[in-house]
Amino acid sequence: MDDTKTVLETRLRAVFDAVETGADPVLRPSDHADFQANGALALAKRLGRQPRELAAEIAAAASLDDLCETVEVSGPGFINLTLSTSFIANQLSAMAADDRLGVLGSEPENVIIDYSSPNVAKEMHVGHLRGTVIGDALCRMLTYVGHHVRRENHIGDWGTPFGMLIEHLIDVGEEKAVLELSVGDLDTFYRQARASFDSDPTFRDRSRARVVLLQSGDAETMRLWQILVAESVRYFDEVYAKLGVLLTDDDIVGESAYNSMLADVVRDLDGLGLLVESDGARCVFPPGFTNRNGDPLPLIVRKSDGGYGYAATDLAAIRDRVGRLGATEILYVVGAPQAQHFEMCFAAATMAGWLPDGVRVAHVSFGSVQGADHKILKTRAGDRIRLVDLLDEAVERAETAIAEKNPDLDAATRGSVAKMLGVGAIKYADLSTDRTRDYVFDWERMLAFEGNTAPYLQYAHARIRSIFRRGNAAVPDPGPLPLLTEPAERDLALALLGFNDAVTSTLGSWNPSRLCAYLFDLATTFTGFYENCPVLKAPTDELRTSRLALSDLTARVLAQGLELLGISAPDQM
RNA sequence: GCCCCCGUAGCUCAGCGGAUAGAGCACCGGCCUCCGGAGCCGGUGGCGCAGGUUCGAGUCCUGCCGGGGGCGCCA
Repeated sequence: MDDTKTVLETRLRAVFDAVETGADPVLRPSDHADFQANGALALAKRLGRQPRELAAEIAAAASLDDLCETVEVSGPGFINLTLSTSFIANQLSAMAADDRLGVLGSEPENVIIDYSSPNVAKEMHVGHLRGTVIGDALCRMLTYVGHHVRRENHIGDWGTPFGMLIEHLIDVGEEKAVLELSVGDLDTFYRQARASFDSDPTFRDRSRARVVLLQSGDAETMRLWQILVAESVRYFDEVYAKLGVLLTDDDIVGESAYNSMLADVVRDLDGLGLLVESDGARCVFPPGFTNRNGDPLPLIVRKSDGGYGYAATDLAAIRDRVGRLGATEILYVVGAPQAQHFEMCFAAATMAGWLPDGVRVAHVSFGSVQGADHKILKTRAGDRIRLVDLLDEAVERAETAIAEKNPDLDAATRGSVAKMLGVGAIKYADLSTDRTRDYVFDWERMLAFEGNTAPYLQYAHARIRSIFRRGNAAVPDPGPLPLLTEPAERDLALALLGFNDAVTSTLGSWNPSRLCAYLFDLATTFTGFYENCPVLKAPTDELRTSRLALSDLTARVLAQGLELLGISAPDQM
């Protein structure tokens, strides 16, 4: 089907283009009509014409009679467009018949999306939560519009801490260590290793020697390292399953995966004359970056001790993803503090020719999760909160709330619904705030059944499904055009037709909060419809069918929208 | 000290250079012969400060104030 807003925009663009090549109609949703085109104002200014006069000319030339009921020039030169009911009804009917609910496909890109990235032998905490949830939602949407999406979980499975972790593994004993790691007590394991490293000089020496063995590929050391990795990955899988994200073992491409390419990266950079030796380290100095003294800031590729820095790994990844995997777009869903690092990496990779024209790379950064005190979320004891504990508590709280609000629900259903609500609430809280901002974590708010929350949207969906259950009504065929006589019916219809725009604009900014805002608006608009337009008790059969169709389409959009966010929508709750 | 991000209602957040800046929570006042009241209607209340660009600025630019983060061998 053709998208409603796109149809209007295309039609207007042709007329604007005839006046001045490339002129933008600036079509926006409007408070004064269904849409408004603001482009005549700027265009009139450039041409030295009267804005209202030009707007009237454009409105007439566009001949929108088949789409619009009224086209009016208003204010200083806005073109207000009110769609005709028959056009809306036709669009809605096409949307209902469309498996993709009117969401347009995109020219397929080969997208690699790098997200989650926990560290081996370290607990997953709330800091990993946001990136995992946002990255996952973007994967779902990118796939939905037709891109080839490759997920990569760039886990921290290499580097100097592994000397200490392996030595600790030896001290604890393999069996006991595996047991400790398998129950998910990664923090204790890591802390004990750290404590030994800090307090015991002998252990410290052993750790350093072990790092050398690891880097040289010593077989026994590799075997021990592999135990740490395998046990951690098993644990990550549990967390991902609980969280309900797409990531699996197949998506793991840890830092160690690039070890064999690091020497080539250095060789290539050197060959291009981009490497400069500075204090014993080999660095790229991308222009425009300075340190606190105003001196050029280095991207350290090879450390003075001969080891590779993480910049080397990130550069190797870019080179490999573009060169071998044919990525046309690479997204890094990583926290905001690493912004400068990525800017420098992208600059260096561009200098090296590893990011040719036509390949887009972006740091999709996000803000931190804060406690009520506006500091990084911690437990009362001052520890980082484990992600699993957070999820368990959310499900517990959701179950309590459901038991209170719907005591008739059987225990099994209540349990499964509690998981959908609890996990959904946490994910939605992460997704519904502009991703670049820090956000304040608040149990009460995210689990509330009012306001812009997952439970509210899930409830709106369940309530619609219950209409069909209570009324013993079948979902109507998409054939007949809906009747849109009441204002509330028309409002709902227009809201439904905005789904494509919501998904498109979310992907344009990689900001899932756009889709969240849309779904919340749709749900509240439906409530208005539901208050004003009896569905099962509609005055005529024809109207009943029409309203059932509107209700069903709303439920489908809500469920699909939540699905794109990685959130489940139960039929009852 | 330099660089980046952020300052919108009491709180948490939307606002794509366009018309009278919107929600939710909280607070106040209404609504029930209601298909799920987990509701609906109304009210109180706001763009950190000062300049500038523009026909038009919460949005763009400059400075200041406030908060967070980064700034050479951790990732």
